[in-house]
Amino acid sequence: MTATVRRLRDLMASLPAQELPPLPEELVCSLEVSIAPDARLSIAEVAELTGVSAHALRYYERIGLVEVGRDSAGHRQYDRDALARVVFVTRLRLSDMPIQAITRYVELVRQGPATEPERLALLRSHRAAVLRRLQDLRTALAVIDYKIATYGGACAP
Amino acid sequence: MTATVRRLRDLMASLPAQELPPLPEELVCSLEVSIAPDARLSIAEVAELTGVSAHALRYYERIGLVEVGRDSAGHRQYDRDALARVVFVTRLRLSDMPIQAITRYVELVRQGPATEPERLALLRSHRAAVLRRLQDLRTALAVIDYKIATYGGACAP
DNA sequence: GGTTGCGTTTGAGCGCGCTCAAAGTCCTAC
DNA sequence: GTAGGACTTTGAGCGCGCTCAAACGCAACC
Repeated sequence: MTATVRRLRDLMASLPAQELPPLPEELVCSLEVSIAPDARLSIAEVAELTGVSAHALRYYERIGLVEVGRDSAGHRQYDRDALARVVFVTRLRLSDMPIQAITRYVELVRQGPATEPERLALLRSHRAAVLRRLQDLRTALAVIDYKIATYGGACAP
Repeated sequence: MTATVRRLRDLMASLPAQELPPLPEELVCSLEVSIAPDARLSIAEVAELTGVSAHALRYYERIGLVEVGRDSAGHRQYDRDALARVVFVTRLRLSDMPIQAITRYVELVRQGPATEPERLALLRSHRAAVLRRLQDLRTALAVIDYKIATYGGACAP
């Protein structure tokens, strides 16, 4: 494991530890900042760093989610931008945003600043979906808690 | 639409409107209570009532999630227990509990009260999974909110 | 007595998001 | 120079949770 990977992985590990109330604010960007602009990572390093399998990383590239350069041997070289993209994608995936929507978003980004309104709309609509999901989960949690609390009670199944 | 279906659907509709803090407590059981013990519903009625497609209802029966009787014509007749089971299953599904785990749970229920500890363990472990999912979603929401708030900022992609 | 409509069964198919297998390339170490 | 290992590509396969198609049954209505 390279020093870069070690450093970044520690950083990654610290990120999800966020407690609910505070917005991560600067931390959202911190990963991209912390890697040198000219650093190049192999697919294995990115996999280890992000927790995304090499298979999945190749898949992401295939479907156009991220563009990755090659070295002289034809091996993938993830630069800072590519890594940031992967991290961003995994974060959206974490919230169950469909790959298709992420692809659309990324496509809009490539088309330049003119598409910002549509990107914003996409994010907002996804945000609403996340809120619905949160609500569903909270309701389900209540049902489960009820079930646990009243175990052996009259309530079916 | 029968009167029973109308009444039950109104009841269903009122259930998910729960705000987060209060536990649904009695409401969890209310659906089962409100249908007459001798009522029998067709698959179409149950589908309309629960929002689960007839296709999915047949699938649930096939994989052993619910047992449903037949009338003289061989058509499914959902009784109170079967309906309660369907509702319970949809609630667990809503929290992304894998069908396999639900099947296991239902199997344990069929085996009698001796399996209550294992059932409880299953629920508790699923509860933990739901909590993790909630945390993930909240983190993702923060990222999305950040992205929306700082749109056009320096943060990639 | 034919048509309409809701139901039945079995088994295949699908969309998603990967995951893996096969066959090959390139670099390094012995 | 050859073995190993990490990588490459292409295309197929998989697990999940349904979803649908085909062929049929029954019952009611015109």
